[in-house]
Amino acid sequence: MNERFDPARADSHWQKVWDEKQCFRADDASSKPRSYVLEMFPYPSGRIHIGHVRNYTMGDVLARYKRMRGFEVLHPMGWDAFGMPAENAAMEQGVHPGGWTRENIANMKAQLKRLGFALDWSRELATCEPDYYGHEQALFLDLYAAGLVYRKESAVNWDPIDQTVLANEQVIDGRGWRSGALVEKRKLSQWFLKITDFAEELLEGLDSLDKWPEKVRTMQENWIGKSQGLEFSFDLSNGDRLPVYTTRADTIFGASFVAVAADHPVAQRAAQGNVEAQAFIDLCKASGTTAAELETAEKLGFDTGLTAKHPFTGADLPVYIANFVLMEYGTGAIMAVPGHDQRDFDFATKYGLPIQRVIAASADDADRPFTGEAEAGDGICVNSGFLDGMSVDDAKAAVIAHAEAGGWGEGKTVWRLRDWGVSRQRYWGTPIPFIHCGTCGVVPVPKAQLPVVLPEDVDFSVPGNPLARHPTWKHVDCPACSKPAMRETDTLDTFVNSSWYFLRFASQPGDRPFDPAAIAKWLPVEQYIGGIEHAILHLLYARFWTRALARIGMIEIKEPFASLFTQGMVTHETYELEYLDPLTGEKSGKTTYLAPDEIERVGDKVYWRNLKNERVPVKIGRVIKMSKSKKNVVDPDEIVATYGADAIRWFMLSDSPPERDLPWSEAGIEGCGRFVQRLWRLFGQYDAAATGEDKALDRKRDQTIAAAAEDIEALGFNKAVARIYELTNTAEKAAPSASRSAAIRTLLLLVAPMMPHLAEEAWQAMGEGLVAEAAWPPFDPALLVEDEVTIAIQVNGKLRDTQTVAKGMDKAELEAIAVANNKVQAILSGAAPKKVIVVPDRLVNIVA
RNA sequence: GCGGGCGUGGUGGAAUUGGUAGACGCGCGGGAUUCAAAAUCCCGUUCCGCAAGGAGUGUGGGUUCGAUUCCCACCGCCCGCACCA
Repeated sequence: MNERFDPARADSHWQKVWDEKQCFRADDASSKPRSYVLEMFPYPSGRIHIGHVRNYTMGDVLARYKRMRGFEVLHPMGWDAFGMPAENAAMEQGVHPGGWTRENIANMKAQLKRLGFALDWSRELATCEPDYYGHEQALFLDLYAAGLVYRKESAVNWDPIDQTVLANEQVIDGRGWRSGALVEKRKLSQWFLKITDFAEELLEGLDSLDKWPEKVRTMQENWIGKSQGLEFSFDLSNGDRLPVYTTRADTIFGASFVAVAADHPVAQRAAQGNVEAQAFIDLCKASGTTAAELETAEKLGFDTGLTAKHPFTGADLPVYIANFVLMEYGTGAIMAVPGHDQRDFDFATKYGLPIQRVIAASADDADRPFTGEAEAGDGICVNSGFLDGMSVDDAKAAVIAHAEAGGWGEGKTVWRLRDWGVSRQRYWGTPIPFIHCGTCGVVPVPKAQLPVVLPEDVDFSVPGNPLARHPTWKHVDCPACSKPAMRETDTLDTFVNSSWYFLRFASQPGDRPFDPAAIAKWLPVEQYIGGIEHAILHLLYARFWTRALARIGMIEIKEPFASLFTQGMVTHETYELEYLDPLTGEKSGKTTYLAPDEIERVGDKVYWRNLKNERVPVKIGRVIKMSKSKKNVVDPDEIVATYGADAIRWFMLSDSPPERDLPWSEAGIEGCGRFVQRLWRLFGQYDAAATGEDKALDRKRDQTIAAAAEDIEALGFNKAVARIYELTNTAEKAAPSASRSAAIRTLLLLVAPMMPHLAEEAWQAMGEGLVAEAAWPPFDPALLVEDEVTIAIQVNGKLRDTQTVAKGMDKAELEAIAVANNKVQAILSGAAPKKVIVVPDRLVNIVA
């Protein structure tokens, strides 16, 4: 064996061998138990970043481990290839989105290959290719036929200069990111998927997802937002009726005003002939569209002059148009109870409206003033007529019963979840397969004519949607009446692409989206791994899409991902250089960020060399998510070139628990590189002919096998790594013996999923075949149990001594040993213990 | 603003889920080897204290024989908020 392990040679050699032997191709016909391991597929931005490396390394370790445990493993990879960055590149660099995307895919695929992932590349797919999105169009038509697709008017961010719809992230302080124009809200007729039809099942289905993180289930539950409340109508002073929805019917006696959304019909009518009202509505439209912006914005309102009759007190409540009321939720109108809702409180304070207490801790507390904020908590009703003294829950029921008996309102379930708007007024997406005909209306494209292919000849030099202004593409004959008609020029949200790709991986027939038999074999995904940022949208949409396909009988499964793991981000420290004022040479207060390869480390200080080759001190900034704008990025390719694929893979798995953030460090990756070499030297000491037994080492070996398996299955890679270090330390120090050779061989198999190149190289040197085809080492359960344990001896809960005893010693014996202990005797000084607590094999606590 | 999460030595973290806090890694200090360096190996490394001993898991309270773990309040940081993926 060579002195040093040479990753540059070994990595590419073994990657070639795995490719040639098709080691990681999933066999659909296999009789082995199956395992589908999937990581969220990447957007082909151009380069793999460290976050991808972390994500795919975790999946790879699990996939390789499962193979060693005798499973037929499906571990595929593809590309989430539609989306805005390709169009931005087209506008900024004059390249075609398709060419740009495909080139990025080629580059990133080469990068992934250099990391040695055990992927089945024969199933690779890219969502931007017609043989993917054509099937998506077919599925969309199936959902349309099932009544799950419809059109309605919906507001978008409109940039009047660029003549385009902007994504929320493209709107900065109310202005278009490129044009700087004030963004307007504009209503467009758009396509929607009826996810709300599935609200109840998506909510209930969460209970069955016991291998999902609790936090993700809670977030989805809150997102779906089932609420029970009261819907009732106010009689308005102009004779109209105004329906409102409230979840706090118990606080109805505290209602001091009524508020409607800016786009509510009542607001629209109020604006007719009223310049000020119209101005206020325009102001609301000009503000941000996101929920976060609406809720953090100052509460503003406009008094319509109308009043609403309170159903119990008969009081006339003013009706406001308010910027914090959402048209999409409930009825778009609310009864406002300032005492017990913070938004209403802020509003009432600003406009001098009454704030009445109707919930208090007790009846004595009924007139306690508020201390600057609303009290949304529990209590009993006060100042509330017939509700006085009731609990919040009882009062809710009583008001609803009263309303239903009186015929002026009813109990109602309302969902926060809204239907999914899938229309995008963009080129680089799946064309929506519909045709608009002057005679027949909206007509689906016949399936035989699919795919509706994106035209390649598009022009990004002028503003607007290139698909809509393409000279010929949209002009077609109506499939129904053959008269000239127009194609739909909206494309589908890219979340649709990622809502079924995991089904397409199981089989890729040319004539249909998937083969149900293959889905029955492989799905659900046994382990899905990706970022927490997808906790709600992607994962909820994929769940919905799966259920929708199940409902129309295309597949059997209802939940796509049996187990979910959300990994943390990769972070890095930032380097901030303060600009000096060019005139005075003084610090200017402005800073710029430096990249890791622009700085120089001396001890724990960091410097930058200026043009005169002088060292300028650099401030080490916060450790944050790697991002180009902060320049705290490292390129995986450079790391692989310097340290090898195994070192970076090992770094990704070491130290930080996978669900938490992983701080990148130069020292850390160097340590990983050293460990690869250290293992190589140890593997070189393997001696098949060694004899002699080392019982302690045998025990350590088998304990490590069992623990590492448990850790990997729970995705606790950092713990598995720590165990492997321990066994390495022990094996290195042990004298040569058959046991030591067995430990070394075991160690090689344990690291095989994590450092596959090193493992192959050493396995070959030991005269074996491919470690990619090797089995996980067996262990003897009898060896796992220690026969001696060290117990703690405490007095009043404080550790005073420890003692090694036989495992399983009974309570009386342990107590006797502890009481007789010198240190215990010294503290007791003759007194008898008040109480003794004995936990066998753990501790004895003496209460003095 | 609303929803979700996290907080342990210089540093990343571990702790059979209420039972010996700091496993293992990084860094640092000392030593060996070397003409020298790199690499490698050995020893040490929570804090205060010469020691005996004491303190200690973001802060403040509580429950318990015993709390990193459970409860309450607060502080700080992170993620999501429906057209980024």
